[in-house]
Amino acid sequence: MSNEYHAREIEPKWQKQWEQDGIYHAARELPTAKNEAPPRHKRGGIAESAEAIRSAKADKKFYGLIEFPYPSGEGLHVGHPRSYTAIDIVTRKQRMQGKNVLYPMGWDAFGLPTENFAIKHKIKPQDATRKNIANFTRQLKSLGLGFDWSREINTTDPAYYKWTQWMFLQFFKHDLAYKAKTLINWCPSCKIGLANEEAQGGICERCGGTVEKREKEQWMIAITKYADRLLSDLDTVDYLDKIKTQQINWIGKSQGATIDFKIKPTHYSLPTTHSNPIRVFTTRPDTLFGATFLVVSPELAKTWMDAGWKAPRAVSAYIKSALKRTEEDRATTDKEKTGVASGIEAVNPATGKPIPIWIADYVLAGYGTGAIMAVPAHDERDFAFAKKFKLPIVQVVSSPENSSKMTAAFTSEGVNINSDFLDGLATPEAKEKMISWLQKEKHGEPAVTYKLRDWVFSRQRYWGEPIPIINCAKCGYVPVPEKDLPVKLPEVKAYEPTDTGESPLAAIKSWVEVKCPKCGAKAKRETDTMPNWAGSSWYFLRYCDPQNDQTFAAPEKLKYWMPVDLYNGGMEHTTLHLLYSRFWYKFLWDIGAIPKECGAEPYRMRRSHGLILGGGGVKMSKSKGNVINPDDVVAEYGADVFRVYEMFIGPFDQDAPWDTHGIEGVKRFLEKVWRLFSNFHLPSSTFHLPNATETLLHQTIKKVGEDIDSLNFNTAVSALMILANALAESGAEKISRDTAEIFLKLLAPFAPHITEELWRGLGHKETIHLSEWPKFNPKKITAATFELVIQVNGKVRDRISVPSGISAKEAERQALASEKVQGFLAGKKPQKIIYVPGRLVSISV
RNA sequence: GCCCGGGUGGUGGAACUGGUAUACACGCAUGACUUAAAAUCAUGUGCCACACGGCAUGCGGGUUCGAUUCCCGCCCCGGGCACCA
Repeated sequence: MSNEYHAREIEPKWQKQWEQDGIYHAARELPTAKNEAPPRHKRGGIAESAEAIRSAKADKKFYGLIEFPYPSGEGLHVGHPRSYTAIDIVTRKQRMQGKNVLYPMGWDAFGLPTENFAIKHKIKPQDATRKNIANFTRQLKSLGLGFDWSREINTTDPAYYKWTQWMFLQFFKHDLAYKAKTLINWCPSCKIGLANEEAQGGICERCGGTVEKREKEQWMIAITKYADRLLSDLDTVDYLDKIKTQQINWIGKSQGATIDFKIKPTHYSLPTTHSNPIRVFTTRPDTLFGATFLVVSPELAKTWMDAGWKAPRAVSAYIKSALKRTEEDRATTDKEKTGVASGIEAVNPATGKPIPIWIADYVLAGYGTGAIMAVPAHDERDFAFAKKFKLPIVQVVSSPENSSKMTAAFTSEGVNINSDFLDGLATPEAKEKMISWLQKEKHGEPAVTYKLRDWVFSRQRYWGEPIPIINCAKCGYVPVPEKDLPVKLPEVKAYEPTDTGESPLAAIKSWVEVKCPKCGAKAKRETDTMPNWAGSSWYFLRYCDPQNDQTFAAPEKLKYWMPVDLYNGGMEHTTLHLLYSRFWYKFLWDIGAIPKECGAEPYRMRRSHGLILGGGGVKMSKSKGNVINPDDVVAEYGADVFRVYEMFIGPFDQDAPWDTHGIEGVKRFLEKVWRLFSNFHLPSSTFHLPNATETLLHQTIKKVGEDIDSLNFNTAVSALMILANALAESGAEKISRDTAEIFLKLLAPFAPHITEELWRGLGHKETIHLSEWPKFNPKKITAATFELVIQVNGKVRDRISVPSGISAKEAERQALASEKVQGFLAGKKPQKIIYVPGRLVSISV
């Protein structure tokens, strides 16, 4: 074996060998006579019989998942391997512990960048995708990641999107997919409609441009019907807290009541169906006595006008201008509130008094009922509005200061005043009493609202799954019969987006014009395509059974593999992909497409990785010229150094800057490992590891194992470095074969190539990656002696070596006997002595 | 504004459940090897001080024998949401 470590020679060799041996293939879930023989290795939880697997399922399988990448033209970013390597390490350890591991990979390949790239270079998106996937595959394979490539999937493959379309039809059949004319987020530069999630803050997530509102007929999916379960089921899964919090906030559940306000009889110029009574939503029904005016959104007021309300000219002008303002405009220029009095009055059901109705754009059309009761004394926005337009302010909850002249709204809870039958009640009781009064008097109902909106599911672009619906003049929206799926994307010459808001597919007559499957009359295909979140909403199910052409995945395979045991991905997908796919899964589970045994949630555990930043802690970008290309790193240092460095770089869930010097340290570490274990010779039996090193060895087995399980990779690498340093210090010739093998096994998940090479050098015929994960001896993790710290008045004054089993009495005696300690006691008598076993003695005088 | 994170040497970072702050690595310095350099190895490296010792985990308080860790009040950085009634 060479004296020097040459990553470039050994890495491709083993990658080829592993692929040939199929060591990363998940074993068959339910072997039958027809199935090919299981892979030839013995370990790895190979299925012996269907029964054995079924009974052992709970602790025998491990499904590790990373977010499958979008194969962009830029190739792999150094951020991708951080996540992939981390879960690679976890799954490798699981495999060595005897689990049947599924760690698959695929491609989320529909999407705008590819389409734009194809348009620019006048090639087909299909070809660009094929090329990008080939490049990504080469890069991933060069990193020695243990993916089961036999299960590779691709969302743009008709055999895959056939099922995406099938699932859409299930949504349609269960009335969860519907078409609605709504104001949508329209990005004028991308020429595409966006979901709310993609247009946060009025900014297009793709191009960063300003989003406009446009009215358009869109396919929508009623994710809001699942809002409550998406919220409450978070209690049943193990997600990072910040992920749960973000989802909870995004779903935004509010409990309160709807209250109906009748229009004052003198104002029946208002069309009755729309506006009488006016229904509002509030979380503070207890403040109803303080509601001094109503405010409706311009959008709602517009529907009144459309229905025939003859609004004063100033009012219609305000509505017109408010509706023109973009979302962003409305959000950022919020310093000064605008609004207009409608000239109409309603009656406060609690006080019986007339209150004016205002129209203002600080009330949102899409939340609650689009109208509010304004309680200026107890709501900041209403307060600002009332001040500006000199509207009455009536305090109904007493504040601690209880000033007669309020300078700000008092929004906390308190005790009711000026509220008739609510007077003297604390807020929670007042709420309850008011709600029951409203119900009794038929003025209102308890109600819950969510910030979550239905999912805008249409995209007016070419490179996506066609929505499998046919529009017939007579029958309406007719689903494409299942036997005709997939509705394949036609090959087109031009797929440039149009400014008309129609998909490029609309221009292909031969494709669009079809017969209605129901009545046979002339009809038209839906030309919108699905968003790129569609294919990724269920890909983890397809991995369980990727070749199946009868169904998206056989129930018994889903039963075996689901749920995903560990799912890692970026924080940026928390309110998008992660929420969508939970919803999608729940729906399929509800309709019985997924077996009940799989559980109501797709992911048992969800973790997130931090970003890899450029030097100085700024984001990597082409324009800054600080982009690190994984290919260059692999060429210079090899895959193992790259992997170990990315794990050592810092806490996995935090951002970390790439340090071109830092990687040198990891390189030195692996070179040290090579020097220790290459040219390995069996030590003479007279040599033994020093006791301290033996202890360290067992501590390291414990530490590395626990750290991998808890995703603390940086400290696991550190522990391995400490052990390597200790072994180097005691001398390579004193290392026993057992010790060498344990060390290599612990390092194997991190650095699979170098450890395989050294392992085989020890004479092994089988791969290290299916060898057995080492166990530590609990008796050996405690050292024979420890350093007892002695504190006087909280300050460390001495350290002495004492035996591990030392008694409290003896420890205190030795502590007091210390010369240094005596010096600090200066003859005074100790008042208090505390002994912390195995740590310290604290003396106070 | 609200909700999450985070703030520790020159740098990335470590520290169990309140118990030796600064592990591991980078960088730097000195030395060995070399004609020289690189690589490697060895030693040192929080700050102040010759030393005894003192001071240090964003800032100010508190609890405790003992606080990076717990409590109260602030400051700064990153992320999410944002007129959500």
